[in-house]
Order: sequence, then structure tokens, then C-alpha cells
Amino acid sequence: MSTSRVSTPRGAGRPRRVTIADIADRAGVTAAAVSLAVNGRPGVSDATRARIMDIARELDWEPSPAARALTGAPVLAVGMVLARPAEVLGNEAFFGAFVAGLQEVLSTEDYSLQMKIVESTEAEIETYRRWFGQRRVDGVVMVDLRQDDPRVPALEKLGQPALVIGGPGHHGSLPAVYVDDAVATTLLVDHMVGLGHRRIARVAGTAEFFHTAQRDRAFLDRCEELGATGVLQDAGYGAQGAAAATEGLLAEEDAPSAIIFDSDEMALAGSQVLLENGIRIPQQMAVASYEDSALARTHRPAITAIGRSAVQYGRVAATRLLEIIDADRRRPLPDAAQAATGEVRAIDPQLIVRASTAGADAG
Amino acid sequence: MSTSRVSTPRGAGRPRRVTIADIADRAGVTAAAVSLAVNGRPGVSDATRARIMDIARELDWEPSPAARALTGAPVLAVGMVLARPAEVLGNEAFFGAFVAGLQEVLSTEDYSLQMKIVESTEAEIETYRRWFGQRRVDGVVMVDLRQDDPRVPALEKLGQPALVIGGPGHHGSLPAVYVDDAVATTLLVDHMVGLGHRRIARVAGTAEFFHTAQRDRAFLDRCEELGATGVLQDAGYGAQGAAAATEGLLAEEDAPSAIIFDSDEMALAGSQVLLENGIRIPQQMAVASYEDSALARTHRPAITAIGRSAVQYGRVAATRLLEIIDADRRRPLPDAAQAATGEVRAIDPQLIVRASTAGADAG
DNA sequence: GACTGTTACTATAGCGCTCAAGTACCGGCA
DNA sequence: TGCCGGTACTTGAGCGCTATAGTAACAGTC
Repeated sequence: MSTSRVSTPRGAGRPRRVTIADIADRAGVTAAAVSLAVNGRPGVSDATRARIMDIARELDWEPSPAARALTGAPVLAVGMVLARPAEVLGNEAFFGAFVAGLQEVLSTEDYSLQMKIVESTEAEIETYRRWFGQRRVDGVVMVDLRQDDPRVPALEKLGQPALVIGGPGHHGSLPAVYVDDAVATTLLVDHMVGLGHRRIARVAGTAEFFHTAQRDRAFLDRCEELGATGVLQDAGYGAQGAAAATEGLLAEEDAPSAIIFDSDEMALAGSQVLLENGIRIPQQMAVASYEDSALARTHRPAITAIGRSAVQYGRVAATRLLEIIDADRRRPLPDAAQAATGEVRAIDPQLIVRASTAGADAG
Repeated sequence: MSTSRVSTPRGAGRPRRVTIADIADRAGVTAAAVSLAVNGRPGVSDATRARIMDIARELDWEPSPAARALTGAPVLAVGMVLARPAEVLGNEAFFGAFVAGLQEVLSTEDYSLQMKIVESTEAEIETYRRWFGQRRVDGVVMVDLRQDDPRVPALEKLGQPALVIGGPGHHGSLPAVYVDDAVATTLLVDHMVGLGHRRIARVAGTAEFFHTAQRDRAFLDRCEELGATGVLQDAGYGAQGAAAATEGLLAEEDAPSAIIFDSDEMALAGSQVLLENGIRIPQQMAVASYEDSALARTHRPAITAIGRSAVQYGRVAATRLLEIIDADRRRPLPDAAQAATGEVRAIDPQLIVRASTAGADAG
């Protein structure tokens, strides 16, 4: 009876948390046996295991994650830091769905997602350092990949499970998951050309993000391949910029007959401008977006868009990250294997054709 | 030298994590002294404290949260469960900003936010149970308050720090933070009446949420007080419903001259319908929304809206939750004090007048 | 009938920290 | 000189779990 203990009611305090020792006492075994039983490890008879499980359920006991973490077990949490104005999150359809996809997979593995919004990239890196330093997370998801991103070398140095969302390229030796923007671009351009458009504009968002440059290149290349004229228009960030860019396009002598916007938000702002200028969509101008959302769907006309299936994206990312975490646990050599798991996974985008491009008589 | 230990390089493994013992060794004191020093407790001289802090910084050491949690310290995490289709998150401007406000305050106190998306209310309650049972969080934020919400009694029974977002009312003995929807409604109605509108419609969202009913009542009351006619139109959820509701209003014999929508998303959808029907905003129809967002701001015409300042809302909520957690730690009697902290805090909304109502010649 | 091998456990230590109790040292004071 | 009280630590135990080594009981083997 070495594991029995005096039960100190300690006044009117909260009831003492039930621990592994309580289960062990009740089952007439030691804590170690309970540990073996609940973790599905050999060393206890089936009968004893069943008895222990029953008691645990009855007493409503669950092992303390803190105590487990102390013995080196995974903490069952992954982190994601966002270094952007928080208000932006609310506007971006992509984000919510992505998180949902992440959660869906993480939840089934009993992992939780920890999020933090910070002011700067430095603060983001510092957060990674602390999270791993304190063992608050088993791995992290890094979003908003930029060109020559300082977070990449920082995470490489930490040598901890980290997954980059974005690419291909610019993620160093880190594993990455990305939607193939080149494929997405091809889908959009091909669609427009297929409808008869010969002069196609692309209204591009923040140049800072890696995918913007990638789309630019793919766009011009594909237009050229198909013998169409690609017009590149930089719009900076958000709706404001997109509206201005659209006005700019309309003012041109040889205006395009189709515009591809970088996001749903931009496409809506652009459409608004077209409407105000009496230009009918899709009859006089075809409109499409790289990003789908409820807004794109319910807008009239509904906007043709790339269904990146952000939810699916999130699912793939979570699955991949869990694989990485798992691999990391198996072998204690960080560097070599880190590189080995640095493999990249791409998700194929799909084109969702809607009214904003359908039946256009191109000109 | 009782705390010294054999350093086992163990092959090519990851370097051993630096612990409190390393700091103690280096400083020539025991771990207990280090603990006192870093926690700002008396019992160490200023000189020793400074030395310890220096070494800790130099060795890049931070106390392990797991070990601390094991001794009863707060785990420095708060949780939020969302039981709604994840895709919705992306569309709702409110949500992102709210989370941002939460984070802003939590981060300064070194708390992190844990989120989980679940399928059902039962799963949500189960999550609370497990989070608290495993001591994964110190407190939770409960959102999307409904009428006779089963989560309220569930959380009351758990007797752990929990803050309800929404009210007033329907949150039982739990503390709550809410935006005063009655005030918001008054602001909107007064504004419309002030512009000369005498027949005002309200296009309402999901009836399930508590605030919907509250707005309904306040809307009708205020209209009556001011001698205007309030028209209530149920729209169900989202843009689709709002568009249909708007069409319904237009079809009426005695159509209103102003419409107040429950959300920005709904206002945009409604505006679209008005535009298609050749009705000019705000000349022929004034439009306003209960929810502000970048979309409402950049839409043309820009939509008059209630700036609930979701960010501020989040800040207040986080501050309040931390207070509750703190209070909970001080006294070990859960029930009585729970009720004592059950106090409620309201946030006053503001009206942001934009083009969609400005200069309307009502009638 | 002594040996080997398995199974089903127990005993003990340790993860990294905190806390309560103990001790060494020092100045002050009658 | 002896005692008191405070400061600055140390000692030891404990939080709840897991891992490793150890042991008792039993079956099988030549």
C-alpha cells in the first residue's frame, strides 16, 4: 500500500483532482500498471487492463498533460503565429476556412491549435523561440511566406517541427505545403482564352508575398503561350487598390476584356467600379478571382474563382505537420532528418466557373 | 554540489534542455533560490537575484510551463470553442477583430489563446469538461450566446473561470460581457428618423441567437416611441436570406425608405438587390448595418454601420476573463465567489455614418 | 531438478519546478 | 557572553506521470 495517501479535505477547497494514484489504489495495482494499461502498452493482463479502464472511466480520470509533458511526451498542441493587422483576418475568407481544415484534423488526433497575433516578424520569431523553448507546442505552421523570409532560417535553426504554408521555393530546408499557383494561373488564363478573350488583365495584390510574383510570372508566360496579351496591374493591398487599378485599366486606350483579381475582396471592389462605369459583367468584361468565398459565391453576378478549397488545404497542412512531429519524435537526430522530411506537398487548385465569366461574348 | 549531475551526451541527440538546475549550478546556489529569484519573491539578496537573472538570460532559460503547472501554477492559456460551420468564420468580420482584441490583452499577460472548432454544442461542452479536467486552460470564453443555452448550466456546474460573450440575461450566474444591442438599435433608428424616414425596415438574421430577439424588441419599441413604422423582416442566415428579404420588402405595397441589416454581409447582399432593381442608395433607400467591416467601408456607397469596435470588445473580454481567473486563484471556494464575480460589463456601441444614409431625401 | 524464458506485475527514480521547514550567519542588545 | 530576530539561503518533499530495472510465479525443457 505504498501509494495510498492521507486524504486531506483542506477546508472548503475545491475537491482534490483525481490522479493516477487514485485509480491504482482502487484497482489494487501500482501507478505504473495503470500507466501501462491506459497507454496500451504490454505488461498487464487483459483482465487487469479492462478493470483499470473501467475505474478510470468511472472516476472520470484523464492523465494530466502537464505531468506527461514533463516526462517528454508531446504536449499535443501546435502553434500558428500571425504577424499581420488582426482586422485583416476577419476579411479574409481564406483564413477561417484554412483554420477550420487544420482543426478538423488536429482535433481527431487530440491536438489543439494555439494562435497568436503579433506586430512584427521579429515578434513572430521570438514567439517561435519561446514556444519551443518552453515546450508549449510540438510544432508550428508558418503562413504568409515571403521572399527571402527571415523566419525560414530562424525556424531552421530551431530545428523543431515546422511546416511552411507556401511555395514552392523560398522555404529553405523546411517542409512545405502549397497550392500550385502556376496551375491556378493556367486554369484562369486558359478559361479566359477559351472564352475568346485576347487581352487579359491581372490585378495583383501585395508584391511582398511570394505567390504574387509566382502568379505574375505564370500569368505572363501562359498568356504568351496561348497568343494572348497579358496586362499586369499592381494594386497594392486590398479593395482600395483594386478599385483604383480597375479604373486605371478602364482608362487605357486598349482596355482588356477580362480581369483576373488576386482575391475575392479585390474582385468585388473591381466589380463595383465596373458597375459604376456602366460596364456589364460578364458581357463587356469577364471577371475572375484567385480566391473563392461566400462573398464571391453570393455576389451578383457570382464570381468565377479558384477553389483552393482552403479547408482541404488546412487538412493537408495539419496531416503533414503531424507526420513531421511524429517523425521528429522517432529519431533524436535533428538536422539530417529535418532535411529528409523537408519534402514538399502540392495541392491542385480547381476552377469554379460562375456567372462573371460565363457566356461572355468576348471582344 | 547536490544539484550537479552527470552530463550524458547520449550520442547525436538534441542538446539537453537547460533547466533550473543549470542556472543554479552556474550561480552557485540551489534551484530553490533560482525559483525565488525569477519569481520576484523575497528570500534572495538583490545581488544574487541579479546574478541569477543574468545567467538565465545568458543561457536562454525559461521555466518549463509543464513543471509549473504540475505544482499548481496557472497554465497561462485560455480557451475558446466554436460550434459553428468553420467556413462562417472567414466571412465574419466581427470574429477576426474580436480574436485580435482578445490576443492583444492576453499576449501582454503572456497568456495564449487556444481555439477549437467543433460540430455540436454537446461537443463544445465536452471540450470544456476536458480542458478543465486536464488543466489545459485557466479559463474559457463562451461566444454565440443563445436563448436557454445549455452551455451556461454546464459551465456553471464546472465552477471554473468562464466568461460569456453576450447578454444581458441568459447567462445565468456566469460573468458576461456584451455590447448593448438596445443602445445600438436606438442609435440606428434615431439616425434614420432624424433623416426623415418614417417607414423603416429591419432585416434580421438567425433568430436563434440571443441578440436577434433583443434587437427586434428594441427596434419596434424605438420606432413606436418616435412615431415611425417599424417593419420586421426575418431573413434567416446569411446573404442569400438578406437578398430575398430585400426583394420581399420592395415587392410590398408600402415599401420602406430605409433598411437596417443585421450584418455587413447582409447589407451588401441587400444593396446588390437594390442596385439591380434600379434603386439608388441613399437617395431612394437608406441602408445601414449592425456590423462594421472593411467591406462596409469600401463598398460604394459606403455603408453606415454600428462600430461595435470588435477589437475593443475582445480587449474588454480578455481583461475581464483575466480578472476572473485571478479572483478564482485567490480563494478556494468556487461557488459563492463565482456568483460574486458574475457581474456583467457592457460596451457602448457607436454609430458610424457613411454614404449609404447620408443626405437621403426621405420619403 | 536445476535451468531458461515469459508474463505480470512492483519498486524506484526522475522529469523541472515550487513550497514549507530548516539552518547558518550576522548584527544588535541586555 | 549569551540570546534574539532577521536575512539569505538550503534541504527535502511533492506535483502526476513514465521508464527502467527488478522480482515472483509459473510453464516448459533437457
